[in-house]
Amino acid sequence: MTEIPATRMARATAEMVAERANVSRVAVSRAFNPNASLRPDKRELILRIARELNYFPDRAARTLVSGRSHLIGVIVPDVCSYWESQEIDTLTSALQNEGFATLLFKTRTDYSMDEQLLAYMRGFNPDSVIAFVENVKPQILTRFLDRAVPIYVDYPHSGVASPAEPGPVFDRLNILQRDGIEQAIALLQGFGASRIAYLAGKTKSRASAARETMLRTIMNERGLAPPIQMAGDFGYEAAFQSTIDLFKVAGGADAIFAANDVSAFGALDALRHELGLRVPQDVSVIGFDDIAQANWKSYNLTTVKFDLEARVRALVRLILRRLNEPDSPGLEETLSTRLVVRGTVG
Amino acid sequence: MTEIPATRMARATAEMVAERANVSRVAVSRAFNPNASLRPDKRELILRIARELNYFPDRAARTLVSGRSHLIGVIVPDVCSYWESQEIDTLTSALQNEGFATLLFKTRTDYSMDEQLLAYMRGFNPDSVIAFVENVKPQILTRFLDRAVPIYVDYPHSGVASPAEPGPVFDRLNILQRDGIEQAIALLQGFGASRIAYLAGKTKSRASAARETMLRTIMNERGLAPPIQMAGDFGYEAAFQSTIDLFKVAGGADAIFAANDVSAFGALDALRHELGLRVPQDVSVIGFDDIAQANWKSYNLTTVKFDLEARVRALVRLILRRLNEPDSPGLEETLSTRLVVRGTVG
DNA sequence: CAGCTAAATGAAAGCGTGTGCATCTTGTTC
DNA sequence: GAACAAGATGCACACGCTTTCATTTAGCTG
Repeated sequence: MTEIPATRMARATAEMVAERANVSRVAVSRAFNPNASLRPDKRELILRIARELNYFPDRAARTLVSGRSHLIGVIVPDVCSYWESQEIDTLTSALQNEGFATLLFKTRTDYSMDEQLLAYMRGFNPDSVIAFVENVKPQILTRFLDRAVPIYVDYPHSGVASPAEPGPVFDRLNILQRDGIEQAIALLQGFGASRIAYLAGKTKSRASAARETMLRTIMNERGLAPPIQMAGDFGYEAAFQSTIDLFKVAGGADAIFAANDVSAFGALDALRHELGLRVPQDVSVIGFDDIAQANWKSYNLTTVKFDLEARVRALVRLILRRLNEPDSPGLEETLSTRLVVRGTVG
Repeated sequence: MTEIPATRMARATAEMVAERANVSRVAVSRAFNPNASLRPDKRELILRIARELNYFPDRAARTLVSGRSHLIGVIVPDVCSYWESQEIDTLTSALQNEGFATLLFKTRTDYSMDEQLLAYMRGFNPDSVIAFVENVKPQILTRFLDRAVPIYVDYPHSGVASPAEPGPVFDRLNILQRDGIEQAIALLQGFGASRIAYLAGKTKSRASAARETMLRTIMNERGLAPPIQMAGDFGYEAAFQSTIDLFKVAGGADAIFAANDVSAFGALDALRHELGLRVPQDVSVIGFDDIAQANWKSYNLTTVKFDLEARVRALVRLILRRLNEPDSPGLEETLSTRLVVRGTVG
């Protein structure tokens, strides 16, 4: 629950600190900038008095003159999505450690992003923006975020298109999906599964497409029939219904590979509580992400882990490097995946 | 998944708009302030040109001169907690509609809040702060948030202390827990439950204490024995373990009333998957909050609904009123609860 | 101690906006 | 048409800080 202080703040200024320390206002400014040259004892004195007066440099003024707000905008359709909430959580900690703060905005839940929101957000002067939205139109970006350097999430060797080479500068976050998915298929194959279904995410999701294509490739390499298609949208309800359809209308399957963990939960619940099937005895289920709930006893889900902390670290590294080197060519970070074996395959 | 544009922004200023519209810079400023007097056709022209140039007033400059940042700080120990993530989600939408933005900070997960974080946060000039933290020390508040007007979350008629009357000004959010809890007990009693356990939240949580005291009062009124005590911390794992203890070490119970939904999930999973009991045939379970997952088939939880949207609306109303009337005496909002019947009681 | 370099310092010029005040324009009334 | 009120307009300053730039001081070498 919550305690909530609402407040207006009456703050000390650099002027007051300077007066009390018998130095110039400029010295105070320098005391808070580690790179500025200032006699060490003087700096110490200033910082002590600043602490006494509870002084911190005003970000608004600092932003105005330096052009840096130390705010990172985060645009998200739905804070409650489990994966996204965990990413926001980790990201906020990481940014906080680097002297930044998270500025949160909501967009429509259909994963689109409109001009109005971008204009609104831009008014707050974020130094950088992270959008949990796929398929953003480039013209929207360039219209509102002049000089933007996008980070492109790429899935190498997945069959899903990489960004065109002769284009504007962009940074790149590579996600290697093969390891985790291959381990998953090997496990399923080891238990004799042959009819394997892929429970997709949103139709236009590149992440889901990349997972599916990689899955198809690996299954083909291993002599398995192509995956059975199941519609989904990364959500619980759609997965629940889609699983019922698979078994009542289509011919069922030995295993379901879901585009994310929440989908896998929907499939599990449909199998157990609606279709009366046993998991893993009758059907195996594998998820993707390894969110905290995957470890809850009700689900105890075998899933492809996509290391959240590593991902956030990579993201923050990319953002900070780009802020420091605005003109350098495309930066790059790479992440991998691996299978976490629990109780839904067997 | 994500697409991420990182950016520095080259923006139009009021000066440029003024020049292009053949008006003074002041006129541009007034065009964006609905209360300022400006000829309507002139305003229209300016706004049109502003849109062409993609101009918006710079918040940093505006903040500097007006003292209003339009940022609302939100301090939270754990963004992923389901209830809190839903509240942040709803809150962000509501603030966005009012021209504000959410500035997110993380504190330690032990629900404490330290001076360092407050000082850091204050540097960003939030107009107001919402802390999802209980038991904040008043001296910390007054040290960093001079002129703060806290919002006190009160549980009237619950037996848990209301704020001392002769103190500083504060606003108040009243939460009437009786309705929902009374309906829940009536339902349990109707099914013949007599041994009812209370699965508590964090030890020092006023919310949990208020729920427990209210529960005890109502059970007493209705001639039931006092609730059996179960330790918990609002989390899944603790609830899971505590439920096992209740049945393996202590003498079990007919029903478990949990301090929140996530605890109820832990109890449910322990009952079904670890203890081999049937819910609701052998044991009933009731939660508190009605988060989205409570409606998932695996849980299908009967729970006391605490209307999130109503709560957020009340919160935002309090904050905005307080910002507009800094000197008015204590403001007040009141919320109620009610039972949502699903499948875990019977 | 002279002569040099490097570090330390303060004055002043902004950064982009809102607002009080004085001035000018418009519209209304007799 | 004159007199007045009300509204529209622009100047200049303020907000709190960072950053040149020119100047002073300290540190070092021979």
